[in-house]
Amino acid sequence: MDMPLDAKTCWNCPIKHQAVCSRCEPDELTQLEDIKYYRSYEAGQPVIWAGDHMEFVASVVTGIASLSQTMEDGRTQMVGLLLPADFIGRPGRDSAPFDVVAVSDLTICCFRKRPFEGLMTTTPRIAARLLEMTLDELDSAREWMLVLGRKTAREKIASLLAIIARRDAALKQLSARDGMVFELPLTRESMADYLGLTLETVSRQISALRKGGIIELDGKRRVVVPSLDALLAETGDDFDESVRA
Amino acid sequence: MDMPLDAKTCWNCPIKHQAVCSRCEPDELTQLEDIKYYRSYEAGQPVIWAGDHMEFVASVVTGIASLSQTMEDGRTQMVGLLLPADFIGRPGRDSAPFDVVAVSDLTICCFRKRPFEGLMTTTPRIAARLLEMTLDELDSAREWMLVLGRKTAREKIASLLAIIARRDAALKQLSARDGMVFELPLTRESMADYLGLTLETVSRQISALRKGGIIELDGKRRVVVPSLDALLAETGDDFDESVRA
DNA sequence: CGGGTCATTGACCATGATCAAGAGCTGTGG
DNA sequence: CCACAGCTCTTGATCATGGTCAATGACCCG
Repeated sequence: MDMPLDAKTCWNCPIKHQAVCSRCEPDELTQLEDIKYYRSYEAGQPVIWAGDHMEFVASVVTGIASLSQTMEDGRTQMVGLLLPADFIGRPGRDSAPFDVVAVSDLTICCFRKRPFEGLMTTTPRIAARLLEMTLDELDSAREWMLVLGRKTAREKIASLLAIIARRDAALKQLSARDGMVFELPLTRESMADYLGLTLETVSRQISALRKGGIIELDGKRRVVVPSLDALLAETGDDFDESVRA
Repeated sequence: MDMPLDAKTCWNCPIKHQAVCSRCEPDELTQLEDIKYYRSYEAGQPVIWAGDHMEFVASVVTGIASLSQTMEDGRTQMVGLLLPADFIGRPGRDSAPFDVVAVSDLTICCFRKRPFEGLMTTTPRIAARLLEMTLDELDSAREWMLVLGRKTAREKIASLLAIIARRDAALKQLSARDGMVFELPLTRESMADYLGLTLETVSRQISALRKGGIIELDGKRRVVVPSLDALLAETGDDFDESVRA
């Protein structure tokens, strides 16, 4: 759960090239060092409940968290997956709009909110990077709305697999390719919550893709993609668009 | 289609208190005046196609536009409704990610992209306001994901009506209340595209709400809400949450 | 009056939800 | 070392919600 000591400085931070602080000059990083602290969570633990008062904003350093909403009767919808470098919280707002839950073991780098808001006004690099990240998030959220509103169960599963495959390839500094293997970071239930399906439908559609030769399974979580084109064809997306993304 | 002449200055602009320029000082507005121009569109006309090169960013001044995505086979999903003061385009990106279409007659205030990007770096007020607006948009998009992923057709319709009712009340500087009347700015088909339904289902559910006494219809587009609580109860949302929003 | 657009309604069907049983895996304790 | 509890996941049977196809209605404007 603890990171090695040398990872606890901005200098050695694994997300220093992508996070909200990635544009900072050394002296700005020093200022950030003064107001930051790390927190770790085990898989399944809540990080924030919707409505909670937030005394910090944070970056995901390692692990995955989910952003989700739950209705009174228990229906829940995941509205975002937070991966390393993603930002949690928002300057200028006091309470959290959504639940944040650690999906895997998770470490986040927290900045005390008031001082961070101060830095935002004095350090345009931070504000500019946050704007850029927020605009990207907004585009992703809108792309996901097409998945939720218009795709079939099979297309939804294929879309999720394609996204995880691409992200995983990027993380390993490789390009996604035929024969690639990756691990599903989510349970069937989390996938269902992300896709607006039930866990039974998720299970059935994964079996269907396996029977159709689109994917192979090694255990419940390890996925092999014999043909990336075949998988992308199942997403329902325009082919050019998928490759471009 | 043309605005009265006196509306074409920032000083008399109807959205000067909400738009991306709302925090600007007079001299900053003068700089914006130099790089801005208006465009008008009739209901139904396209403003931008996904993939188009964008030489401007813009604010909606009057009217409504939709932001949407279409799949090869014609399925389309609206991913946002752009109301007066909402921002179109993004600094730092060249091509449009989604289609923008005028839903009603529409006037937008365009800023040439390059000079606007320059102003963003020299005028922190603009960048700060854009960040705030973008964070709000992101929250709304995520709230809508719950509607798309988890609500029933009836709840979706009730949610849309509740949103339009609230927005309409806000526009008229009133609070939403029992007996209120408003106009639907969307066709049944646009509502379907927004809600991830077919137009037949939209029509049926509106009829069902009418038969259930939740709403009354005056023609196809004018809606009366006898009891706001009754409407909110149909959205499936937590009551407190709905009132708070 | 006729043509066009937008909306409503009906009949039928398919997709995915629900309910239920059981398989596979892991960790714990006798 | 095995038995069992507690998971997650799979699969089957049935049902309901919303989609599809089709006909008709309401309204507007030439």
